[in-house]
Amino acid sequence: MFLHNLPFISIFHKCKTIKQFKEAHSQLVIRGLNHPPASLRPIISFSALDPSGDTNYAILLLLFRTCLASPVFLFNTVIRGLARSHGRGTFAPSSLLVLNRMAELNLTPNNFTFTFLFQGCSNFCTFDLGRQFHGMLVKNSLEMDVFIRNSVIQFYSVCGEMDDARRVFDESDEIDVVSWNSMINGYARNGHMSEALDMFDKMPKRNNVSWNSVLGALTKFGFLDDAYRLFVEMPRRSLVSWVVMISGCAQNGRPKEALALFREMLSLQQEPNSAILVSVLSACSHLGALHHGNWVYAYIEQKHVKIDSILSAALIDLYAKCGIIDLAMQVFGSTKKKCVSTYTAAISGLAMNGRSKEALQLFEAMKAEGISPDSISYIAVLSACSHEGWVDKGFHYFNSMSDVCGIKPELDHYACMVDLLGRAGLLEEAERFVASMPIKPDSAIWGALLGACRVHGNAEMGQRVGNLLIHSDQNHDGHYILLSNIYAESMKGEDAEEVRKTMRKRKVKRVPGYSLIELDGVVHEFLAGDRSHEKTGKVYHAWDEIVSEIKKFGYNAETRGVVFDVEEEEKETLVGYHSEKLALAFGFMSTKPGSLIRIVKNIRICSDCHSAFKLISKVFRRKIAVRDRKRYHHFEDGHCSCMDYW
DNA sequence: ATAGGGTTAG
Repeated sequence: MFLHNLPFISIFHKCKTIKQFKEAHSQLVIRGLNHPPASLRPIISFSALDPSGDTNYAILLLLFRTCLASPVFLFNTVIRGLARSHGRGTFAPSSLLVLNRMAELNLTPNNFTFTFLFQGCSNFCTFDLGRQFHGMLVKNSLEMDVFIRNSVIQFYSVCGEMDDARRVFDESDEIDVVSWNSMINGYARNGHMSEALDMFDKMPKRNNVSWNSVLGALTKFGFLDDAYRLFVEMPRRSLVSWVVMISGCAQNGRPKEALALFREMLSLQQEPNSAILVSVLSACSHLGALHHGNWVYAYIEQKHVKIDSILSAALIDLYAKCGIIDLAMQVFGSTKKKCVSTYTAAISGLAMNGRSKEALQLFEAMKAEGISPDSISYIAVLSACSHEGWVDKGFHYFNSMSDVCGIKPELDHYACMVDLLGRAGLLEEAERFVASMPIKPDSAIWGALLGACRVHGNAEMGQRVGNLLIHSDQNHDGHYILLSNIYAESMKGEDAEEVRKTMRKRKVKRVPGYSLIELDGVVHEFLAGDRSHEKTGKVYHAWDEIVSEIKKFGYNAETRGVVFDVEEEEKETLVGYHSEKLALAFGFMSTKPGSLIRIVKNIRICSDCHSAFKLISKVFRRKIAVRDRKRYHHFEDGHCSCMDYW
């Protein structure tokens, strides 16, 4: 490079990376060229703003080489850089350093300076610092333009100080649509829905952002029906609106609606982005809707959508949750850039499908790759141990969490351990484990223990834990049912009925057990004793035929847990017509002999269904895959992949 | 230069 022939500013002209900038800069220094500080402007801006930049370098140059032309602009640039992500952790001290230097040089911060300062305070939630800046503004009686004012409102909203945000809003005579939207967002973000809606009603002119903010708040808090009404009413739906609506449904237990919206979106020629595809895949996973999922996968390939590590995790989860673990692992293998989520999806998929040994091997492989496990990957590992009854291994991993990885176990991890001990029949140890917890056990922990009490028939502990639970967490239907079953199974029919009565008296909403089966791209749903399906007569007939066949091979209906009196309409929900049995019968009459049947269930499979399905798989030579709340049961030739441990 | 969405793995 003929540096001496070039004007100083052009030296940086061709630089594209921070490395090249630094190289060029060092050339300047090495050759001792007497360059004016103004020539450093390009490298300061680049270091401050480019994602690959180096804010510390920018500060260094700025602090020691100042006296530049139009310097306030450059100071603002550096603060703007600090306010963005790569200033993380050092925003407060660095911005103060820069401000001090400005003061030394007698430079006055302007509107831009403050806008960026508040942006930084919002991004890093440095409340005290932001307050100080606000004080500086007032003290210097700096004229607040609409940009600063909105950044102050934004700052207070993010910090959860809505009263302060409101004061700034109310005291201004110049308010624009952004100010209104910032207030609405702030209220919504902090859970004050009625205030958000009130402002939405009052604002003089709404734009897309206003509508989407309210929409987002409604779906975030689970008011999906209201959200949908708003969605229909909206003057214009942007891509953001679709993302909010579809991910809202997918995350709030409305997967069917998510799929319906997705179809509507496509029919309107609106192109989905990858966030939507991930949500849709997640909805398919929940439903076990393999046809839909396959269609989405085909769409992704046809449109050449980039399969990043998140989209890949969603695909792996889809196939794992549809019981096709080999295909899930194929997707895993073909994913170039894997992140901890990609691995975790594969680990839990393997464990869910009865291949826990490989799950743990994959966990080790991930660590060997240099990818650090996070708290969710530990959940996957602990539940793998739990599926197999590997108590020692479970404790090994549980201890290594904090010892090796520095991850503090949370309630979910403790719940896994209680589940692990409880299912292995170590009920006393499980109870002692709960007693030794450093954090207060929640109802999920006690629920895990209660579940184990039922499985192992420990009536004494079951009653104790169950009564504690229905007292402390009164709206959870499952606890009443478990406790009542525990009573019933220890021949205490009256106590069982009493629990049911309490449940009715408290108007606890019962979420029914259901089973889903997908046929030709349509997801069919069955409840226990359900008679709403259009082919219901044939379905019941088909099941009765199946039963008479397997009875010849020794099937005896188990009636454990149904000895207590139930109301007339509940009688039909007895074990004999559990939802998975109806779904299976429907599958039998609608598919070719010998083909695989896949069923997805929202609660755990009962032991009667389990033994019936084992026999069916042998007698009718059918592979049956049932996904229950916890895991997969792959039935084949009289056996189940869970080895009867679940 | 100010405001909105973001998905995944238990």
